[in-house]
Amino acid sequence: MEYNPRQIEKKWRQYWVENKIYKVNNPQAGQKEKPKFYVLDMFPYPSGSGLHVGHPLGYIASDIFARYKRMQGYNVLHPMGYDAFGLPAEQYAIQTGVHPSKSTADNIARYRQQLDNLGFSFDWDREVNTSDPNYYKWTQWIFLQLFDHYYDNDAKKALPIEQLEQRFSHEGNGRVNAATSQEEIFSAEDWNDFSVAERDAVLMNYRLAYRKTGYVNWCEALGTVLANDEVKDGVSERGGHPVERKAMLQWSLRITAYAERLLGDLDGLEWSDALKTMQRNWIGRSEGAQMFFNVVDSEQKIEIFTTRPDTIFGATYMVLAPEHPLVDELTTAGQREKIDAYLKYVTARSDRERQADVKVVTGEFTGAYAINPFTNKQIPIWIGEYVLMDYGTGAIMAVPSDDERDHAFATKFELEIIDVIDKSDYPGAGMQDKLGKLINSDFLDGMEVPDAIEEMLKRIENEDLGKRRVNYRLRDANFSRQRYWGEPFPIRYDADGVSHPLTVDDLPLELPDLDDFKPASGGKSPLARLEDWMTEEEGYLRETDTMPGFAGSSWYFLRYMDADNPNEFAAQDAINYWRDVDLYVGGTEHAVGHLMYSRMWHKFLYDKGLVPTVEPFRKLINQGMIQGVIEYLYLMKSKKEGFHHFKCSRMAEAAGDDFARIPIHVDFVQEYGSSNSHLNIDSIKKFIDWRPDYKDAIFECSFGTYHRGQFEATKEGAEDSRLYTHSEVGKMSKRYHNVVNPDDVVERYGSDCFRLYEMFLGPVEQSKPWDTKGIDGVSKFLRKFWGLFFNRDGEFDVVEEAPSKEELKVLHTAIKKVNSDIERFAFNTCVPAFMVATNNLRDLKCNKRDILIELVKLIAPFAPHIADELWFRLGGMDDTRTVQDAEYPTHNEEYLKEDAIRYPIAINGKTRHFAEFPADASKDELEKMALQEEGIARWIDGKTIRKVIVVPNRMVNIVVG
RNA sequence: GCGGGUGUGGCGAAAUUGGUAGACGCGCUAGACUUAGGAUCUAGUGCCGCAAGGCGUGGGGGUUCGAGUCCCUCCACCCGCACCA
Repeated sequence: MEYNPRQIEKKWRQYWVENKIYKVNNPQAGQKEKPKFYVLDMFPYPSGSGLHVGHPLGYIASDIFARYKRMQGYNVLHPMGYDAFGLPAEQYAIQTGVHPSKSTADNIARYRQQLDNLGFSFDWDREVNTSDPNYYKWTQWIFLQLFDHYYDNDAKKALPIEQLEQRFSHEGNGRVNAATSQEEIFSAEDWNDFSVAERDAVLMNYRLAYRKTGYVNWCEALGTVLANDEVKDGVSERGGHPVERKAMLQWSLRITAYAERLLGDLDGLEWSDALKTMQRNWIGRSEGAQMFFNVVDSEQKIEIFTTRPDTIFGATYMVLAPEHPLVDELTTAGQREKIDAYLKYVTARSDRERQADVKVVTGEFTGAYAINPFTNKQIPIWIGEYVLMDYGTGAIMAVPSDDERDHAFATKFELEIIDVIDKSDYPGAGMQDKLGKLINSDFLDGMEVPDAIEEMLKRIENEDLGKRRVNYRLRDANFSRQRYWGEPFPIRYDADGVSHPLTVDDLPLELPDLDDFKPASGGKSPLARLEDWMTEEEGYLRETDTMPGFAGSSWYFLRYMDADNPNEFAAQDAINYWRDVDLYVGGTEHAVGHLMYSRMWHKFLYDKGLVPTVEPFRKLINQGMIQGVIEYLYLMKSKKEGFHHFKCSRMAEAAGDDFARIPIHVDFVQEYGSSNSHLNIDSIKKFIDWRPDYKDAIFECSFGTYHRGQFEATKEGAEDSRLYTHSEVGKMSKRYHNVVNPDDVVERYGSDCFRLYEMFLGPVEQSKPWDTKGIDGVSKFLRKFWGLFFNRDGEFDVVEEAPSKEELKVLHTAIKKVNSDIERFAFNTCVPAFMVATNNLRDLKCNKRDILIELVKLIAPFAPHIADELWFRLGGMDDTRTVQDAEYPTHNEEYLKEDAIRYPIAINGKTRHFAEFPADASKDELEKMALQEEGIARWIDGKTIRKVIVVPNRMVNIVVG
């Protein structure tokens, strides 16, 4: 019988489903517990373009590992679900009117079909969908828990907010050491006198989920708030309208409370160094001093943070962020006009814009002066956009001699520069290098920088000018989105604006139905248009914002442990059994977002005693991206008479900014011109067929013009005119028209082949362009493998005969290699191990059951369909329903022993000869035999043998001189 | 700029602790079987050279009997962060 993957794969997939082969059970009380292993994939966002060949790379690797662990006797949790809330579905709804729940459900159905097509061993009974009310009920519940807790820095954990209220009523907040944005100190009496609204405002400054004024990208023209992704070069990506920063009341998560733990616990994780570094940089811990500068003729003090307190004698001015609350008060009448103009300029600039041109130095003098606490000199207070409101305190002491940005600023505005660090002992040291000797600094003179920093910190604390402080780059996470397709907040506000949480019994607060998904006036969430829904009895108003995408994905790995539980987010028994994710596989794009938020939520739940582990993901593998080839057509951007005006050009001309790069379909290039070459004028017509949005464009070639179906030649030989295309390797995405659907590959080669091929391409962590060049080799291998079990007439022909030593050696070599490679996640090298074994057994004409049945087990995690087909034909084993129930083979070193070893003999390190010596020969014997080999005579004759190095089982090296 | 990573045949890549560089596959060459081949099989295939031999893991230098692997230095590319006080 021919190997027919289409037939057998369908059959076995059906068999697996019907017999619930991959169902995983949580242990029942009193039942003997198998050791657990949790293999998790980052769940996908079900996008409209479906799964492409890049998605399965990680899924295949994790599936192999899950199957391998299962065959080793572990109870393996290997679930899958969908991160189903998100912006694309909402945008699609605005454009087409299709309800996000409908399009999401359709996409999920399609994803499911595509996933099923690849033979994964997911337990679909545990499927999770973040947009399902039964799921987001618990997302809302966790949010309420965060709302009801604060972070106590002394206890180093989250504690109930009631405890804080108790303390406030007994002792005020002076001695409370908590993560907070509360600045004012109050006494117990104050607290007890506060109104409900005042108390609420104070508590908000402590809650882990809290509301504060935050800034959003506001686009007036579109009447909507934009995500960072939707803003490009300071204007909206759609339409190119101006975008500005707008203050809005937003929910936030106090992730900064966990900064220290998020940083510290990184050490114990088996993550790549690259990823850990990314997280460390994101958290951005720096040590320094928090200080206060007095303002001349004012009660106000300016709070700053500095990592270089040693340079304070060089602090000749101060800079506040334009948004700093003191700016208005400090500005003098004389400077008012200039400051206002500057502020106007700044608000017109988006975050991105401000970050994009960092080289431009801008600022304005407030007219006010502060006093340098150590020199007692008056120093001017400026504002400047290079100081960011949300980093540190939003104000700095500027030391132009030892900070490049301060230096640039001082130079531009002609401010005083005093050198305070002598770096002459450290040639090549830069301004920020913390190296050198202090000068012009009074009592610090002559000290080395690190000592000076320490000395200064002591003085600052002793003289009560400030204190040591650790600062983080990490910011609290904005948790509000002015969107429809997300989890509604289980919060309502009373007439005073005080937040009231819903009770668990009220959950889930379901997302109401809607038919118009455009934002409500003022950029509010579309939900704000549902007045009935928004307005509650007794004058309560519901929150109309929804939660961001990362809400649902921050805890989904826990839901899989007990996916259908209606009473808890997951039962404690289940959580204590599964504990944490042993292996997490996913892309680097979530390195700081999802992975940071999940870790925070997990730590919070740990503080509450709801999960037993400090970290959720023990080991993490980042699969590389499978890229596609992107074909671009280069067209001139300018418009003529309102039409797109294209000049057909050569590469050199196309390099400028005036040219648009329009991604076009790979097939288009293949049909009408090859990649990296030119397209002829026929292709312009084809291009218009394919992109009707360019039908009115003007195409100007060197010998004529093509416009609206007319070609007007100005010279002979117009057919030769050309367009320039260029190809690049990049992301596989709908917008680049280069998506390769795995279904097509599976249809042609089978999913076993697809799985093996994706692994064979190279290390999982590595990114690589999709290329089907080598897939025939894998397909050929599977046919050869199949052929081991069949005779020339195509009949199944396996014999019960004792295997030979050679056959056993081939088998056990493969078993050893595959086992060790799986353990180190080197699936790419497992495939060649199968190929070598197959080729060798073919040469040996081996069709013995004892050998082949082991090989079937060995390949089962990689190619589960063919493995089950052959397992069944071999008669399997009595108590197995599938090869997946069999025990994974382990090798026996006995079979790998050799009688003789072929030694390379090198002269001066260069291999010159080979000789077979007995495997058990001693070093001395090897040396003697090697020197007697005829083949090396010509290399050592007439030379002195200085040394002979013998490495048993490896090689012999003769050093001559 | 800072941080992380990668660099090996025509191509994807292997080489787990310093010990035969290029496993395995693609491609290519020749041959066999074929009406035919985009099927299958056999042999060959790092580069230069008729050969002996020489040269080869981004460039240069070093340690070592021996370096793709360790150290120094330079270069190129990719990813992440980026006015972080």
